[in-house]
Amino acid sequence: MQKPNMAVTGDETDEETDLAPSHMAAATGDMPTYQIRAPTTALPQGVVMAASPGSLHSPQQLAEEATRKRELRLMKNREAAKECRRRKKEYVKCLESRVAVLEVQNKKLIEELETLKDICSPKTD
DNA sequence: AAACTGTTTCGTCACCATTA
DNA sequence: TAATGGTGACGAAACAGTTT
Repeated sequence: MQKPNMAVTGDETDEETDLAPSHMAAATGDMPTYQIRAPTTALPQGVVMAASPGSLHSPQQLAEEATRKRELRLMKNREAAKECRRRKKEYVKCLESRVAVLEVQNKKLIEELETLKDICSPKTD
C-alpha cells in the first residue's frame, strides 16, 4: 500500500542538535549519504485549518474534513519520522565516537599495565 | 550494457506512552 | 479518554557496485 512516489533530490540535512537519547558530544564525522528523492510533500508546508470544526454539516464537508485531517496527520508523521531518523543517526554517531575514545583508552591502559608488570616482576636469571 | 545484489532513504502503518 | 507524538517495522524506489 504505497503511494506513488517521489522525485530525486536530497534533504536530510544533518544539522547538529542535541536530542539523542543519551546526550553526548556530537561527533563531527562525514557520512557518505545517498540522497534520493525530494520530499515531494503532497501538501504545501504549513497546512492550516480550513474551517472551524463546528461549521461542517453535509456528508461532503465531513468527508473533506476527514481527508484533510488524514493528510495533516500524514504530513506530521512524515516530519516526525524524518526527525526521529535524524536523531537516531546522531545518536549512533555519538556511540561510535565514544567507542573510538574508549578503545584508545583501553589500549593505553593495557600498555600501562604491561609496563607496570615489567617493573614489578621479580627478575629471575 | 543488462541483470543482479546490497544499501540507503522515504512514506506509511501500527502501536505505545504521554498529555490535556 | 481522545488526541498527539515518537518510533519500530515494512515495502517501494533510487542508487552503486558487481557479475555475466
